[in-house]
Amino acid sequence: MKTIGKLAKELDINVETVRFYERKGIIVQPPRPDNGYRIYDKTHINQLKFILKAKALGFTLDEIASLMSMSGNCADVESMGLHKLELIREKIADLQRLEQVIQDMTNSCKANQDPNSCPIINSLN
Amino acid sequence: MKTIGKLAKELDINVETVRFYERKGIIVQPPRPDNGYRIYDKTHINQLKFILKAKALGFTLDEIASLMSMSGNCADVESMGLHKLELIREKIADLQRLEQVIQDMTNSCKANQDPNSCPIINSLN
DNA sequence: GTTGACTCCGTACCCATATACGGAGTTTAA
DNA sequence: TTAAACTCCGTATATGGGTACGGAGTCAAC
Repeated sequence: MKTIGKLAKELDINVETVRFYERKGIIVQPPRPDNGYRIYDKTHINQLKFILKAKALGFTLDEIASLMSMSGNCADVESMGLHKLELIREKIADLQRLEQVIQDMTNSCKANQDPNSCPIINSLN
Repeated sequence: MKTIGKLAKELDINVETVRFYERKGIIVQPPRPDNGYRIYDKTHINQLKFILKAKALGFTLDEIASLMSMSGNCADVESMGLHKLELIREKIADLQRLEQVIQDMTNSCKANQDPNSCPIINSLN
C-alpha cells in the first residue's frame, strides 16, 4: 500500500508518468480513499513493471495496452510478437544498408587528398 | 526560376515543408520580387535535393544544417559520418538483441499447450 | 500546531518533423 | 474579365511519450 510518490520512487519513474499512464488507460485506476490520494498495491506494481519491461522490448504504449487486455491468450500475444519481430528485422535491414552507404562514404573521405573538396558532400550534390 | 509550388512538385515535397525548412534556416532565402513570391533557381533545387538525400541517410535536419555549413571541409564531414555510423551500429546491435528476445518468447508460445496461459505474459509478470 | 513534504487537478509545454487552415493578395488561363 | 489556381503569413494541429507548473488541499514529523 503505497502512495504515488513511493510507487514512483520504487520503480524509478516519474510521478507524472504514472498519472499519464492512468490517463491513457494503460494501468487500472487505484482505489482512492476520502482524501483522494491514489493507493497502490502489489498488483499495480506488477502491472507497471510489466509496462516497463515491455517498453524496453520496444513495444509502444498502445501495443502494451493491447498486450495487457489480451488477458494471456497465447495465440494473440504470439501473433503480436511475430509482427513486432518482422518490423524489427526490416528495421535492421534498413540500418544495415544505411551502414554500408555511410561506410563507403567515409572511406572515400579517407582516400581523399583535398581537404576542401569532400566526396560525401559531392555525392549528395 | 520557379515559384514554390513548382519547386515542391518537382521535388515531390510539400510547399509547407519548403517554407518550414526556410524558417528553420536549413535552406537559403530565395529572392522575392515585388509580389513577395519566392523565386527558386537551380541552386535551391540542388540544396533541397541534398537535404532529401541526407535525410534518407538518417541525418536529422539539425545535422544536415551542420553538414551544409561545413562548406566541404572533408575532415569535419567524415567525422560526422563516422559518428553517425557508430550510432547506427549501436542501434543495429540493440535491435538484434531485441530480435533474439522476442524470437525466444514467440518460440515458447509455440511450445505452449495451454492457450490461456501465455509464457510471454508470464515472463513479463 | 506549524512547517515541510506530499498529493491533487487541469493545463501547458517539450522534442522533431512536418501538415493543415484561413483569410487576403496575386497571377494565369480561358 | 472573371474564376481558378497560386502564394503569402501566422498560427494550430499532429505524433509519442512524457515533463513541468501553479495553486490548493492533506499528511507527517518535530
